[in-house]
Amino acid sequence: MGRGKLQLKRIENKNNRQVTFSKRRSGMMKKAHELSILCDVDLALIIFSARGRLYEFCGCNERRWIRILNTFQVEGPRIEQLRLSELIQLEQKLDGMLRQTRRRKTQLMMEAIACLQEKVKKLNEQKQLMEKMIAAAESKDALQHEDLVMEQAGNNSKPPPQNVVLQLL
Amino acid sequence: MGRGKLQLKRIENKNNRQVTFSKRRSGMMKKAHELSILCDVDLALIIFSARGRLYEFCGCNERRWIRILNTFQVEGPRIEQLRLSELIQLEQKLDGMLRQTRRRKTQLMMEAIACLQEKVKKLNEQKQLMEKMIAAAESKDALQHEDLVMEQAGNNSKPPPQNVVLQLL
DNA sequence: GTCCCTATTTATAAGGG
DNA sequence: TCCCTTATAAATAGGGA
Repeated sequence: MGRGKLQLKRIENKNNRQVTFSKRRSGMMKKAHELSILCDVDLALIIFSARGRLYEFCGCNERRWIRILNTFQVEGPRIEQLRLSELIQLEQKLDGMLRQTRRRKTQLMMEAIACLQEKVKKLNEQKQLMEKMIAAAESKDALQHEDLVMEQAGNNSKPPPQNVVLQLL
Repeated sequence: MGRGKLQLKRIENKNNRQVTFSKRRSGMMKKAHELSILCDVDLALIIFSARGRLYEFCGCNERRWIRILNTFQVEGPRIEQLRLSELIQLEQKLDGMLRQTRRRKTQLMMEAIACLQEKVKKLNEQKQLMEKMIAAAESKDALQHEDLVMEQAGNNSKPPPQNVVLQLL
């Protein structure tokens, strides 16, 4: 595109290269954004500028990063190809992420456990309370309608009290 | 581009959406490739198709993946935002990668150590050999040029034999 | 899905400030 | 470096097979 036709090879003029980088980078970012909206897909575009260690980034949330991580073993770095210094760097990175992940996981699980314990406790209290109520109601029925109690015994007395309580909640 | 002007919103017609996805995806891949060549930069373009778990990928080698990993803490998933099931998945992924990395690191280090030990052994052998040669040469000099030996004593005798040997190799 | 075609819209190379 | 302009090269929507 543009005034001249483009050869697919490294642009040697430093200034032109920088200008082209800037233009095409923003062009790609725009297209990436359009694609994600138009077609409703997840995508990531990551560009490292040649000098410096700046990078660009587009359209990724937490979930997408996980998916990107999942591409690692398929298309990602073949560990065998890395040098020792790179392995050490990678190890530190992974170790840090893993620690962070485990800390958060532990935290969530502890919260979930505490929450469930609380629920169990409350339910047990309610259960005991209702068992008493049922027992009271039955003894009352026994006094006022002895005949009915005899008829419905198969329905009301068979299921253990817990079930009655649970169904009520 | 094309016959009609495009609205930046999800394409509702499923067929059109799929066609557009396919066209634009290949267009972006091409542009990504061009950018990496023309401007000599590292970049990654990762696209997840809406259905299925297919992904596309472009222009990343081992080194680039490491750089991508490095963007994690800056722009990557905020661990705090993930759900328990995602954390577990992430943990397994990281754990596997970390094991693999450490295994390879250990392997490389062991190789390096063995290699260096070998070198040290050889050097020590050479050192001992040359110490003997030097000792022999000195005693020979002492017999033939007692005066010269006396003059050069400050230069030749001061440095310990090891240094002499190391400089020779 | 894919490939081809063509009218149009976009992207962008080159150049100047 | 960024912004503007303009001529041109590319990308692509819509449609057909």
